[in-house]
Amino acid sequence: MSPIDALDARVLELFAAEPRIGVLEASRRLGVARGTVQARLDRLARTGVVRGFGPEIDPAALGYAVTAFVTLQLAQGRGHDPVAARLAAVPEVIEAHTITGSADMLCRVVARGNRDLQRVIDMIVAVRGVERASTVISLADQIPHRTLPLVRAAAQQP
Amino acid sequence: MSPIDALDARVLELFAAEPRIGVLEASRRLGVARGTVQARLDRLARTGVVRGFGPEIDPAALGYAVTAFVTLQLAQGRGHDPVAARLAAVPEVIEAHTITGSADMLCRVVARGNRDLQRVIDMIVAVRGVERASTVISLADQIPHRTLPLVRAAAQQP
DNA sequence: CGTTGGCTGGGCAGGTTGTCCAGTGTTTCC
DNA sequence: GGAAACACTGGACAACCTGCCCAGCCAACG
Repeated sequence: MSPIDALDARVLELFAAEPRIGVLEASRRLGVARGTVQARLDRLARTGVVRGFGPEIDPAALGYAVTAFVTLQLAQGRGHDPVAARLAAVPEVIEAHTITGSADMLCRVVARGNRDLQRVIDMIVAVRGVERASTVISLADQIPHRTLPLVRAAAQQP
Repeated sequence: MSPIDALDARVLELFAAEPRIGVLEASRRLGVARGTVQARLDRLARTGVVRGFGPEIDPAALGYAVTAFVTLQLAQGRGHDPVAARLAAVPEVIEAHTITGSADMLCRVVARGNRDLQRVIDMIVAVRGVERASTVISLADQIPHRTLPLVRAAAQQP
């Protein structure tokens, strides 16, 4: 069976839409007892489905208008972790994965503009263990990061 | 000057670390008046720096253990938006960008496993306007999505 | 058939929120 | 130089919510 049910999905949906409402108001809107909402939230947090309720920050609003994806080829035989650790020192590197395929890592980076992006890329290629970098710029965020459809899908699983 | 200052950064950092503390406790920890924290949060929300406080959902905990990046080549002359709209109908497509370079779009997708990933990719290539898809799988999330370093950097700007 | 687990509806004390206010220091602009 | 605008402080208030507890009920499970 799925790790969540329909009520979990409704709870998550509601809190995604209006995070500030609080448990009591949520229970009213969902037509269940307050304790139930509280119990569901506790469980969702305990099982790791919801990682937290931290503020979602928009890099663009901070002045980082450009998003780019950088694929890296690394020097062989030295492992990925040390490179990742050094990449983590660059604030503009917002995310990094090791990947399959001909490249070794995929990073998401932001910059204040295209000129600034050059600076960020220079910092990345200067990292020891990085052999080459190939960059594509995001022109439009056609589907902004979302997880609600997943929640709905998971809730309908047997 | 930067859109945020050092106090904004401290507020964001605190709420990122402990989202449940509330305005009053935050003001105590930061050593400022409650109204100040409230005003800062209001402004950060108004200017779009903080998009919201929604629950952060972990697809892995929902059973979607595999993350992959799919680059798409689209049929020419029909635009990106209709394709994006149809991709949005696939719950497993968590994010999509139009990009520079030889491909046209980059999608982040999740799946329950490698076999399930095949199903998701089939759904994507079945989308009208998608000519080819090339997939790389994320082996490890070396740097999980983060924005705090950016906040700190932005706060130090003149 | 008894047990377990989840939901309901309720009650309680304590803390927090939203919203005022006056006072003060700083910056900006005539 | 002075006035206005702005942000922060410290304090107050009522209303509300949270965390926590409880008893009772129901369904599923062994």
